[in-house]
Amino acid sequence: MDKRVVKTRHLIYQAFAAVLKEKGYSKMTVEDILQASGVSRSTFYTHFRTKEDVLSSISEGIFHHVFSHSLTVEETHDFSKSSIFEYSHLLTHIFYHLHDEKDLITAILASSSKDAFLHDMRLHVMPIVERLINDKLVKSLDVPADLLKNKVCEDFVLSVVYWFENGCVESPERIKDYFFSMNT
Amino acid sequence: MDKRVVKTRHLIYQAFAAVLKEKGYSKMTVEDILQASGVSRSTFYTHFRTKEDVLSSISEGIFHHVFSHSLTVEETHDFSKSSIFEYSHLLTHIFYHLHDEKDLITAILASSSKDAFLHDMRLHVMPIVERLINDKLVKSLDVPADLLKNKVCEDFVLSVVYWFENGCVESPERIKDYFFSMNT
DNA sequence: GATTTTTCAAAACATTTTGTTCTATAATAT
DNA sequence: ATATTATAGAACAAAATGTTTTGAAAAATC
Repeated sequence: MDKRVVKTRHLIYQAFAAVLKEKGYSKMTVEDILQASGVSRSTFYTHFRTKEDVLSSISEGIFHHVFSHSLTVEETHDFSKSSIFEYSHLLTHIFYHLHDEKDLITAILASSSKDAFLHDMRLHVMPIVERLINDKLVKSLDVPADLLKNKVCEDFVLSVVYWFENGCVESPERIKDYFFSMNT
Repeated sequence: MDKRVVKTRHLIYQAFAAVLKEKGYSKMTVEDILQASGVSRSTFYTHFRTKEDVLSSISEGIFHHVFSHSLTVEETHDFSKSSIFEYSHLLTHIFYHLHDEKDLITAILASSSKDAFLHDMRLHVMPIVERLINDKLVKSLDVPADLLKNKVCEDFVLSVVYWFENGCVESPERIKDYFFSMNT
């Protein structure tokens, strides 16, 4: 990709994060992002349609980073060997990666962009949840399959939100244990 | 309260619901609500500051109706007699009341106002969740108390969302069973 | 390293949306 | 009956969004 494009988008991401911390998400305007980034109005609109679009792009960047390794696991996934230990390791890994983005994620979760961010998180976690259920590594319940999937997914999200909203004081391994406590 | 105030607010609520179904929440403007309600601009702003304010007011109305009975139960709550049967009845009752607002809630859950609505729902469910936990009527887990509360609360929300997003085909009793399945 | 293409800034501008203020009128409460 | 309050309507200010054009600079390509 063109170096200028990379630079511009990065400037906008940085500005988004700065404005987010300064005045929150709901009060943030495109104008604020322009001021903070130094990017011109016309340029902004060639890259993004709205601030929601910027958030979505940032979320995608975070989750691509966080969940990219789970794809590798998926490719080499040996169903005859699937175990709680394997998934335990994968989830711990994911929590470590989330922690890499501690400042940004903390700011997002404290803002009104929280819900959109968590929506994207669910989309990325869902494939892993489906594998956990298929491999019977979470307790099956007497509820519809869709509801079970959403519940396990939400337990992951709740664990992450709890973790970040309490300053990430606990270890990734501990958060992984919380998740499994809710599902075994 | 002045009859005119009641009438105006009702017109705005009706218009909100109509516009919600027609063009969704995120694209809805105050102007749309004015058109659909016939209420004048100046009058709207004497009652509400934003469309979010309207939604919040509508949510409050729904939840006040739905959860009003739980207050009665709370007042007469005899801790020596608290039982799973008592709460089972209370929750079933709540699900019945939610079903009374089927059309409106279905429209809200299908829109981008979903998250704000569910946020309000959690606030109203939380007191009941806290009583369930205090009375040891949900399975205790090896996780922090705050996380457990949020998990039980979210199981309630997930049950409701599942119910409505599948057309409310199941009975309130069945949804109550799903909730307890996730917590016993 | 020359040329071709793409991106960017800047400014101007149209449009939309928001939010306020005023006055006359009508409905309501007392 | 009278005083109070809510509303409509219009006019308006301000803020925010979104588009278009032009020339210069940067990057990609050959």
